[in-house]
Amino acid sequence: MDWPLLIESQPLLKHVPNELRHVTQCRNMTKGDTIFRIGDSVRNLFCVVKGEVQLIRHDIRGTKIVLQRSRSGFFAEASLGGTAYHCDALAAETGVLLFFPIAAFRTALDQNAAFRNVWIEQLAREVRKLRAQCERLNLNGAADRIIHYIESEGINDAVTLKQPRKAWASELGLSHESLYRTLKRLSDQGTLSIDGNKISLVS
Amino acid sequence: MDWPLLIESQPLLKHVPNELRHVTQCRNMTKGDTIFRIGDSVRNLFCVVKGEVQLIRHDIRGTKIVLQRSRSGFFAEASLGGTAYHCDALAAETGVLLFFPIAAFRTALDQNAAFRNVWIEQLAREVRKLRAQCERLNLNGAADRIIHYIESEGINDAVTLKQPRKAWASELGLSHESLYRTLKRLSDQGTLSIDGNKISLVS
DNA sequence: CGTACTTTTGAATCGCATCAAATCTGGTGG
DNA sequence: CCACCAGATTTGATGCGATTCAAAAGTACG
Repeated sequence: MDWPLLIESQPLLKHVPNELRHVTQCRNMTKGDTIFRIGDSVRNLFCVVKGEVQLIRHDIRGTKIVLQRSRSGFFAEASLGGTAYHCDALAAETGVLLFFPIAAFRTALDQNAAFRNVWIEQLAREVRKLRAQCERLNLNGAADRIIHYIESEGINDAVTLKQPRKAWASELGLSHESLYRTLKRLSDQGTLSIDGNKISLVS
Repeated sequence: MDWPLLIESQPLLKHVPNELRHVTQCRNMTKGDTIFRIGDSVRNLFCVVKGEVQLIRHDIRGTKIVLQRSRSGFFAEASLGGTAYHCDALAAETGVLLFFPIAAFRTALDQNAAFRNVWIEQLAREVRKLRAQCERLNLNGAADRIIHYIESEGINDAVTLKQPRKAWASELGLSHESLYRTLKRLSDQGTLSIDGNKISLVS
């Protein structure tokens, strides 16, 4: 996979300085692969280009707990500040992963102010997005979640979906059936206007 | 309110360099106060010490959308990178707020590597926490959410709550009644052991 | 001692998840 | 180009579990 292509998947990659880029590896992962294990010392920072990675922990009873599900972008960013991982990372779906050597990444952040600022902004944006998502998931009705999504992620009370609705449903914490039905209802009652992947609120 | 006291509420405050600390203001807010409005130019970065702030947006129909509810710590961190706010901020509950002049904050991040690293780590921790919370809110059952919380936020399969259960319920996206009932059920069936505010998983 | 808030339990209701099944879609290979 | 397949979309029927409304008991604090 070549770098210009990667950039499309993650705007931040455009700002990675050359020194860091040159030591970054792009590897394929196969469903079931172990990326790292709890206790492993931190050697890389990762970025999902394609596929899905899950951060997992197991409780006393052996139950698997998913701490995070990542389908695009960086995960376990907090490992930048630590020395060992606090959970397991597994490939949940075959795909492609970027490996940033951790020392080189830290050096780049220290010495390159522009890259550092982009990194900080990226983290802040992620925080904003996640806080809005939590707020949304705390809403009871399916309709409320849909409207909240359009309001918080959309532009001018409209969103253009870049993923199938099934995936959107899971982001909203709804079954896809519920999402389809509620969209239809809102559309019928004139609250929403739906045109393919463009969904907008009607006053 | 004096600074040593503030530090308890937010570990990051300990690392604020003196130059920044000296220009930081601590102000009271009263329920209903406007902190900033959408479109206002960014002059301060805020930190909630006490009370509650809500970030709000309004849709075409005039409905109020809560983007974020903050009861402790920084909010709207992304304003560091921008020039104008993208939503309104209101005091939802009387309390205390820290005002960090934005230019001084940026300067501190640029020139003080230690402070900067703490800021980055703080953001990364927040991301980790929020991702886990989203994952948790996507779980269906009340029991699953409780167990996930203990697993992801606790130590050695146990948590010690620092807030009333009612507040915990809202963090879990449950009604408090549901939380009480489910805790009782899990306790009765031997899955959980509950001792005041200490709640632990039993193998 | 009283007030405000949390904790606790009960009963009724409603919405969403789930299971099932049909249709539609894009992409593959023959 | 068409047959075919995997996945997405859509609609229906059912049951469970969480919310909601109500009310009582416990607790902290001035």
